[in-house]
Amino acid sequence: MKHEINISESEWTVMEYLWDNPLVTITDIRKALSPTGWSDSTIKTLVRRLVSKNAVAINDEAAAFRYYPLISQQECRLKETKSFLDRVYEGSVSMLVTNLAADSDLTKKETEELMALIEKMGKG
Amino acid sequence: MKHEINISESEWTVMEYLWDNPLVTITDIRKALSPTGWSDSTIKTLVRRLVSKNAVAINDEAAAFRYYPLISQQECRLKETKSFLDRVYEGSVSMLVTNLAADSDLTKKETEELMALIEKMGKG
DNA sequence: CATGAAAGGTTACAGATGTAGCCTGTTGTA
DNA sequence: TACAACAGGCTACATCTGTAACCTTTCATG
Repeated sequence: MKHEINISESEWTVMEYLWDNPLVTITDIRKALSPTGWSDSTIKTLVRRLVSKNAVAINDEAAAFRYYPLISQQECRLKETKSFLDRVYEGSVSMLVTNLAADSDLTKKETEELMALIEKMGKG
Repeated sequence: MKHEINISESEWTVMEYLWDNPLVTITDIRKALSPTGWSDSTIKTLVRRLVSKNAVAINDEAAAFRYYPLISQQECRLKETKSFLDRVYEGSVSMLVTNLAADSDLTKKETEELMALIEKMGKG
């Protein structure tokens, strides 16, 4: 029954915060996102849009409204990953991984992480 | 000196074709994209926008204009991959790979491809 | 040669997105 | 108690995106 939920880039920033901190007030969100430089209004608009997309809900039992995510980060990540894979790599995971490994822009740390992960998986 | 080039999803479809077939005419593009069901106008609009974004150029030495990509697929893929990683996985490759491996929606074929690749890389 | 099919150019229009202001009511604090 | 600060609600507006129509010119073919 749930339609497609598309979360834009800016909205994603809000979601990240809500996933880590469910049930926060607008003030909390504003404070957390202050590094973005977005105005108060902008943040309120983003939250409002997320609510209207059913990605976020409001709990108004307390004095101040509290916002919390309706969809999980895992769910969103998988959805985004799928659409990204289809769009950019014709759905091919191996092409993506090959590209990731070949990308010289990866930091040493990232490369190490990847190799460690791969090794662990190879043994599993 | 080149600014950000952002290629939308529909535009990406056109680019895919141009990467595989540089220097084609509009007619070629129209025919190749006919499975999309897009109208003639829509395809022309997409190509025009890509030209104005400097993602595609026109070669008018021949009788009919011929279009060809100005940016490589590799370049675009890396750019998209980076922004995707940053946006969805906080830039962490290992998190992405973990997620890919854990995603039960992957087809058996994809999983096999991934494992084969990982194995090969592990040995390298 | 006339005519139809496309090319190339221009315009349109709704929805999504980034970004933000205004207004009104509430509340903590001087 | 009066006022600043912020919540919530509404409006705005430019850009991007998806999708397409219309017009004029050109070219191939009957």
